[in-house]
Amino acid sequence: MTGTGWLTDEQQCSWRSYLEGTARFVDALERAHDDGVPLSLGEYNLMVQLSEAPERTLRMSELADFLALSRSRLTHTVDRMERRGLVVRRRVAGDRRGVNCTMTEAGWSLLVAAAPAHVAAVRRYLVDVLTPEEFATLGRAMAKVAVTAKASRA
Amino acid sequence: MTGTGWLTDEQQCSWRSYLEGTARFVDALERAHDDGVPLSLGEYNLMVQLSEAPERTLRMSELADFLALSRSRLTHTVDRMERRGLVVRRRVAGDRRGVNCTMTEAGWSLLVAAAPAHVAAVRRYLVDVLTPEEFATLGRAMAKVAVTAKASRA
DNA sequence: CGAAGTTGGTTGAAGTCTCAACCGTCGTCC
DNA sequence: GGACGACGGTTGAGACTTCAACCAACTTCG
Repeated sequence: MTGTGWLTDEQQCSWRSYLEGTARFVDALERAHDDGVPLSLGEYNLMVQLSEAPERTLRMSELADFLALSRSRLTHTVDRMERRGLVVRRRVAGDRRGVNCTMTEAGWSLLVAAAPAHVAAVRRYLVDVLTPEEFATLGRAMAKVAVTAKASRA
Repeated sequence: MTGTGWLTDEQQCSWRSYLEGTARFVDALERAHDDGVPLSLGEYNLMVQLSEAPERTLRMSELADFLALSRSRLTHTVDRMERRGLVVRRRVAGDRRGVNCTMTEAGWSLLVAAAPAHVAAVRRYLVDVLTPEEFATLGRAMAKVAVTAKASRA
């Protein structure tokens, strides 16, 4: 009921739980990555997007949009990953401003190597902790949040 | 049902929504802070913890634990906030290793100034987007996640 | 055509975070 | 009492992010 002012005690409590839960969850996930393959959580997510795109290729701007990253942050991140041989950049045909980012074979191998530990961590810290209904509700809820937040982007 | 291997399509979908939702949500929240008072989201949360503690004072280690921050990150953050006059550090009586962090009057004023926009953003991008049941479930779910992730801390 | 505005992406400096090493206390156990 | 290990916190260098300025290529429109 889109009230104003502060939150009720119950809302307050849910909100705090959300804050703490997400903080500790990403923390746990990041630790899981450090303990394994050399691919940070952010890099992993980037690779996943690429892996699902045709030709394992995406324009920088699309990548930035999908991952909700600033263009500049993406530029720097891809710089580092390119130096490590995980991706390559190529000019886009037809629009000389555009740049495509393509996953290399080495990148693919690393992604494959990193996946099991990643999935295991997601299960362990999120999926398996919740009932199927809770997890489904969580997904639906955050999907709505995503739409709203994205729409409000200046 | 603590399965192994990859996620089902439905789980996969929930997971992606969660990822995108949280990313865009914190992004929106941070933008809301930038557009207002000079207090980042992280600093705001730190101030909230202090504001609720007796004497508006907490030990560095407690603060770090509550906020799920590394000790070193907290040290740096408090350094900067102390320079701005928002908090002060004082030795703790009885344990010469300990350091207390106390919110100053100026810090309190800034927190009060920042609160309305913060709450409004939380409402706008999270609370009001969900049904009360969804929000409650979200809270319960993330509370469980928080407990699990915290427990797994090496 | 060509000026003005928009889009796609990069740059570099300043700000923030991480990681490992470190210092001074505290607690324990002999 | 005095090792020895754990605890609480800081340090500094390197890695990562942000922010604003920038460039080049498109687009729109007179």
